[in-house]
Amino acid sequence: MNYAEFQKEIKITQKSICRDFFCQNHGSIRIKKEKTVLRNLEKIFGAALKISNQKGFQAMSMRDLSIETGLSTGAMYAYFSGKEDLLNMMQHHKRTMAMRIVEKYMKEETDPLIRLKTMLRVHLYISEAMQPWFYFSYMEAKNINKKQRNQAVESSRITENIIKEIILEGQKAGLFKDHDADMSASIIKAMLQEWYLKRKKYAKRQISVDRYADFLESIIMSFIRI
Amino acid sequence: MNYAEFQKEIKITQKSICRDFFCQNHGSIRIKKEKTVLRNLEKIFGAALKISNQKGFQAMSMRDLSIETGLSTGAMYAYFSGKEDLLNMMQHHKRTMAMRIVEKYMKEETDPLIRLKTMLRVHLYISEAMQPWFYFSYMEAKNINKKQRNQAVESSRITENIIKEIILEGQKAGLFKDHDADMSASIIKAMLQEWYLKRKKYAKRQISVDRYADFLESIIMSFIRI
DNA sequence: GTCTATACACAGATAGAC
DNA sequence: GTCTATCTGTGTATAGAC
Repeated sequence: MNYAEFQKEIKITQKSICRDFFCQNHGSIRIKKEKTVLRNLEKIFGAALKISNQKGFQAMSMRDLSIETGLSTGAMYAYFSGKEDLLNMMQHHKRTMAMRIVEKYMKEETDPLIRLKTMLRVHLYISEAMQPWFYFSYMEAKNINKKQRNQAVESSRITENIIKEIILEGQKAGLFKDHDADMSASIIKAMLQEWYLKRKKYAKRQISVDRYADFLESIIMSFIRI
Repeated sequence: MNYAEFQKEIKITQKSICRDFFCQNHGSIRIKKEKTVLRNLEKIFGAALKISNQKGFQAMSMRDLSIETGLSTGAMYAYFSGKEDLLNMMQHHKRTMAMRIVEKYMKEETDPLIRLKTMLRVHLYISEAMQPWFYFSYMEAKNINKKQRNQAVESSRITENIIKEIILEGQKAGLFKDHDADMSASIIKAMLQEWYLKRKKYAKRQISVDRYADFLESIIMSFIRI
C-alpha cells in the first residue's frame, strides 16, 4: 500500500469530512438545508484550522474567523453555540474520523509483522490526509473540557495499546526482540506524531509521506525484529 | 554519566536560571535591587510556566499571573514591558541557557559513537532539568515575534545539524550504517522531544530519565550501528 | 517597590431587521 | 439564512498613592 492507493480507497476530502459531521450533528445545527450547511461548515472548519494552526485557537477571535470565512459573526453562531463548542466539536470529530478508519484497516490482518507495518502506514496516511486536523488536535488538547480531554487521553492510550499488543504478539511468536513493549510503543507513536507535527519541515525538504513511511519502517524493523 | 551526576555538575535550579537572566537583562528591568529581582523573577517565571503549561500562554491573563505570583499586576510590569515581552524574554532565555550547556559538553569528545551517546544524554538531561521551560518553548513557539521565531528555527536547525554531523562522521569512519543522515537526525530529535513533551506519562509509569536514556540509546544503536 | 483603582480596547455573544 | 448593530464582560496596561 502507498499513499495514493490509500487516498483512492478512503477518499478523505474536506467535503466528505463535513458531510460526515453533518450526519452526526444535524441536531445541534440550526440551519436545515444540507447544501448550505456543507458549504459553510467547510468554510468554518477550514478557516478555524488555518488560523488556529498559525497562531493558536485562543488567539483566534470570532472576528478573525468571520473575515476568513466571509460569514458574519452572527451567522456562524447558527452552526455552533459558542467558541468553546466549536473547539470541542472539532476535537471530537477528528477523533471519531481517525478511529473509524484505523479500526477498519486493522481488522484485516493477523501476522504481527504485517500488522505492525500496516498500522504504521495507516496511521501515517490518515494523519497526512487530515494533517491540519491532527496538528490542531495535538496543539489545542490543553484547552478542551474535562469530558473531552478524558476521551482524548483514552483514545491516545488505545492507539498506544494497539501498538503494544502487536509487539507482544510478535515477541510471543518469536519474531521480535525482547524490548520493553510499553516503551517501544511510546517511541513508535512519537515517530508517527513527528510526521504531522513537523510536516512543513519535510515538505521543504521534499520528503513525501511514502518516503517517511519507508524510512520509519526500516528503522523500526531494525530495532524490533530478531 | 547519569542524571544525578549531570545535575551535580551543572546545578540548574530555578534560582540559578533567574540569576543568569538578571545578569543579561538588568538593563530592561526597572527594579535595581538584585535580591528583590531574583525573588520576584522566580515567582513570575514559575507562575507563568505553571499556568501556561496548563492552559496555554494566551489563555493566561495578567490577573491569573498576579494571583499565582502574589504580586499585583502593576508590580509585574516593573519586570517586563508587556505580556508579549514576557513571552519573548522567556523563549529567548530558554534557548540561550540550553545552548550554552550543550556546547560546553559537546566540545569534549571526538569519537562519533561516544559523541552520539553523550549528545543524547546531555539533551535529555537538560530537558529534564528545565522541563517546564522546554515544554513551554515548544508549545508557545507559534506566538512569538518574527525575529525570535527565526532564532528558534535556527537553533532547532543547529541541534539537528549537530546530530547529522555526528552520524556522517560515524558513517565515514565505517562505524554507522548508510542510512539517510538527515532523516535519522530528525527522528532522533523527535525521540528526544518525546521525553519532555510527554513527561507526565512517563512519571505515571515511573520511568526515570535515566531509564528513558538507556532505552533510547539501545534502540538508536541497534538501527544506526553496523 | 508595591499597591489600588481605573482607562479603554477588544473579546464573545445576541437581538432584530432584512 | 444572513447581516448589522450593539451589549456586556474581560483583557492589558498605566497613573498615582503609599
